[in-house]
Amino acid sequence: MADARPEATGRAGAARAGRRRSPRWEARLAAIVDTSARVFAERGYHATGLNDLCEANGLGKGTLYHYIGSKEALLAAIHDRVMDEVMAGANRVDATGGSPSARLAMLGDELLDVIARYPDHVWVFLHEFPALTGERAKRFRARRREYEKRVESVLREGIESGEFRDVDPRLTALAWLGMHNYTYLWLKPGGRLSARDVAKPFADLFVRGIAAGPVTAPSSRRRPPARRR
Amino acid sequence: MADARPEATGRAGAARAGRRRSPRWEARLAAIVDTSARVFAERGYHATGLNDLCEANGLGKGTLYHYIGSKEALLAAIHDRVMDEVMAGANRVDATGGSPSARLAMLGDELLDVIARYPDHVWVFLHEFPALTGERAKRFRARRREYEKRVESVLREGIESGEFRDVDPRLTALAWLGMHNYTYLWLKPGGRLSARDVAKPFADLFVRGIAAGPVTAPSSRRRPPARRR
Amino acid sequence: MADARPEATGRAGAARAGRRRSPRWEARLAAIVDTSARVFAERGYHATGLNDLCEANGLGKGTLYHYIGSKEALLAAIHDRVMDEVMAGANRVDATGGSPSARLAMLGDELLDVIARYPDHVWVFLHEFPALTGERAKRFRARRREYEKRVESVLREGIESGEFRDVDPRLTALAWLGMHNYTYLWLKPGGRLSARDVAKPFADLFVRGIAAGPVTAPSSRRRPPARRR
Amino acid sequence: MADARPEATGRAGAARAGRRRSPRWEARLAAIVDTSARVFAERGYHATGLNDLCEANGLGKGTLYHYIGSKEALLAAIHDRVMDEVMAGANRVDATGGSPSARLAMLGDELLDVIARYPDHVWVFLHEFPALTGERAKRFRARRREYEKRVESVLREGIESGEFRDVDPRLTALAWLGMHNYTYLWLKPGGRLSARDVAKPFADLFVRGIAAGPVTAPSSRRRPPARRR
DNA sequence: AATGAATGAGACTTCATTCAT
DNA sequence: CATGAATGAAGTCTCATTCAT
Repeated sequence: MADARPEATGRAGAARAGRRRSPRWEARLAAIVDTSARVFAERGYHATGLNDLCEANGLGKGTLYHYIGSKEALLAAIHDRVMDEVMAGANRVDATGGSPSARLAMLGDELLDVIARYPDHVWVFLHEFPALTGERAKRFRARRREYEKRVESVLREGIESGEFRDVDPRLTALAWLGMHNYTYLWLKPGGRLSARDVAKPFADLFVRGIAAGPVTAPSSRRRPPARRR
Repeated sequence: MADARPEATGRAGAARAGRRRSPRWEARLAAIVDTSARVFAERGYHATGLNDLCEANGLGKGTLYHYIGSKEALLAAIHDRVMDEVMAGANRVDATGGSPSARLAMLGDELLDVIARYPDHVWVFLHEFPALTGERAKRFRARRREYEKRVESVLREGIESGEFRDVDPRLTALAWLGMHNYTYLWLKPGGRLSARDVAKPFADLFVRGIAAGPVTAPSSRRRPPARRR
Repeated sequence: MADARPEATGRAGAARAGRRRSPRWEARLAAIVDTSARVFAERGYHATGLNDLCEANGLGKGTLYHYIGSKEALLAAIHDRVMDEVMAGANRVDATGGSPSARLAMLGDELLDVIARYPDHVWVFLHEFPALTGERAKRFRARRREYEKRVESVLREGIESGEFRDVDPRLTALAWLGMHNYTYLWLKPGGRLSARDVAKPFADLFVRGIAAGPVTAPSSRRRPPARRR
Repeated sequence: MADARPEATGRAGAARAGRRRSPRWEARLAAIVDTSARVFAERGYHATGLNDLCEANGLGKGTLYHYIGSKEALLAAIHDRVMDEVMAGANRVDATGGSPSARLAMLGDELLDVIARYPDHVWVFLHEFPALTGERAKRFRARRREYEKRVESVLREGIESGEFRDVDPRLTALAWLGMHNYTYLWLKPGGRLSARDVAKPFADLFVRGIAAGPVTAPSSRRRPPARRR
């Protein structure tokens, strides 16, 4: 799972401003971020002490701080890890193109994929974001908002093209986000359902829900239900 | 305050042990719970100290403890406040009856109403539940699960009656919950949209999404799907 | 020594803004301040840890903080202790009146008395004031400056009355302050010299040094022009 | 760098052990000492971390340690820098000769010159000497005492020669030192007053203050010394 | 000559809770 | 009913120094 991560993405990480670090250093930090995400997800950010993190990472306090800078910077690094992946997914969707409903479905697919692959990071992301303060909070909100706008855009296009009903794009985007994001509470790797198992019915439901006309959900390409007279 | 209140079941506060308290005492506790919910929502449960709570409530530490028993008991009381209201809403839906889609719509209406009326409590409820431990955590999970089951039931009925497609009831219930619960992040009293403004389009979207047949959104019309000639 | 201290003086102390405390509490704080002054004087402010303070005061960390608020607030309390005494001395001088030279002598007497009675506090005061920050630093500088102005005033009066030569009042005040303050390094209670033993010759030296009168500055002319005939 | 420099005696830095270093090395160390003195003066010795020093000097930790040996050794080097200069001044005074009052004036001139030329070093010297420990503290106290003795000597000579009154030489030396040393708090290069501007009036004041002769000391009301004709 | 990763002890401070008054 | 003094464990973070590279 971890192999494929594009480490080089402009990830902020815990490092102080832009300073370049050795690959070995970056790899160590990445490992710390991942391990810490698990601990935060299990115990909660505030309930997790530095001692817990040190123990989980097998590091002394000094060494840990050498990498993370601060506990909050570590939290921010986890957030960035998630946002990087989510944004990468959105970029793939844009690169692929397709009808609004197809793109919406793909967007869900990508999002749930991230949630399933990084259950701990995402839990932390969706649960502990209020712990971010100052500049970090601002940055986080901006990136989050940016993603929401992308969902909204797809909806707007569908409405303009007549593929979707005339729904409130912002409200509908929030509905879509809630439906998908909320899966972090129960969607686990190795669970009964895979990300794909969930993404498909979610896309069906959602696209049908906003489809224009007396219509059969196009996204799933499911055979039109006969229209028997 | 009447005996019959369903809320009375999960009476809040330090006195889980059936000990009866004077109405004055209960009122004071309720005020403390409400005020504390606000502070928890603003600063987070762990980040809020007993000193903060004392200040916000205008009480000394001893007095506060006299009422709340412990910080976690206070948190549990907030959870119960929310669950009591949510369950009361579900009970009203059952008492009202109607078609599955009508009941699903009404369920959403009631849920969003709670979220809009108790934004602080709900925020705490959805963010800080992992801070509950032991018996309190178990009890919380049970009540939460109970509510989920009621949503699931409505879906099952709709599927059995043919009003809904043959969706996975559990998965669909989770989608519904996510869509509605997630509104706690942006649905605020006095905001652009009221609870009702949101509940209606959400119900439209969702019922269309799971409606059986070549269907025109029946949800809002509530008109019997039938029209079989 | 400690008995005579006018506890009630508008001393800032470590307490949060103006809150009234019980006499027992105030007495305990005063004891902590005095004990801590000794430790700071011995080891230096920064080199003294909270553990050292706890041990010296026979208190746990929590209890210590209950009284002091913060390490820097404790430092400020020590400063205020000194400034209160010094200002009280200056007030007594003003109340007593007399010729500028008499008042200057009395001012030195009072100042050295404080230095001798509170050697630890004064050491801390003169050595660790740069550790004060923000509002506390500002307040400290203001009070210090105020005292300097009072010395300067006496000098100005003496110059105007013709009792003193036409010296630079500010520069001369600084000379006076240096001469007196610097005694904190070696003037100890129980030492060879008492405060009075030092104050008298200092006053002699200084007043002669700035006295007007039929005197030729021997220093610059080098060798009194004798004028013997 | 000539061999004869008196400063070379107390050569600074990590190499107390007579190990000779290359001139380039020595120059680098001197630069580090000067830069660090500034940082210590600004932030305080204890409040300044090795990281601060590294940043200020543009060096890595390892490199810095290569030169300084330890933080305390660096502090000692700053002390030595000051003492070297002060002693050199005292030596020049002795080499010049002259009457006791002339020599006292010149001593003040030299001392204030050092204070004005090395404001940072002197600040550190007068504020942080308690941070020196063990052998270094002993050495520092010895040198300091040695300087005091030289001031005392001049006073004794003046008393013996009848040029000065019969003052307590030790006490008067301490007064002189206090008056001059204390200028480190406000005498800055580029300020209103130069070292010379201060030295002159200080010498006037002090020499008048201890001058023997037919002086009316108004302050003490001491009976005019005979004025025998 | 120079680097910065690594370290554990200890820095200051806040915590939830108890209990004598 | 109500208070706030008392507590020690635990909180987050920085420290001066070493050493392999």
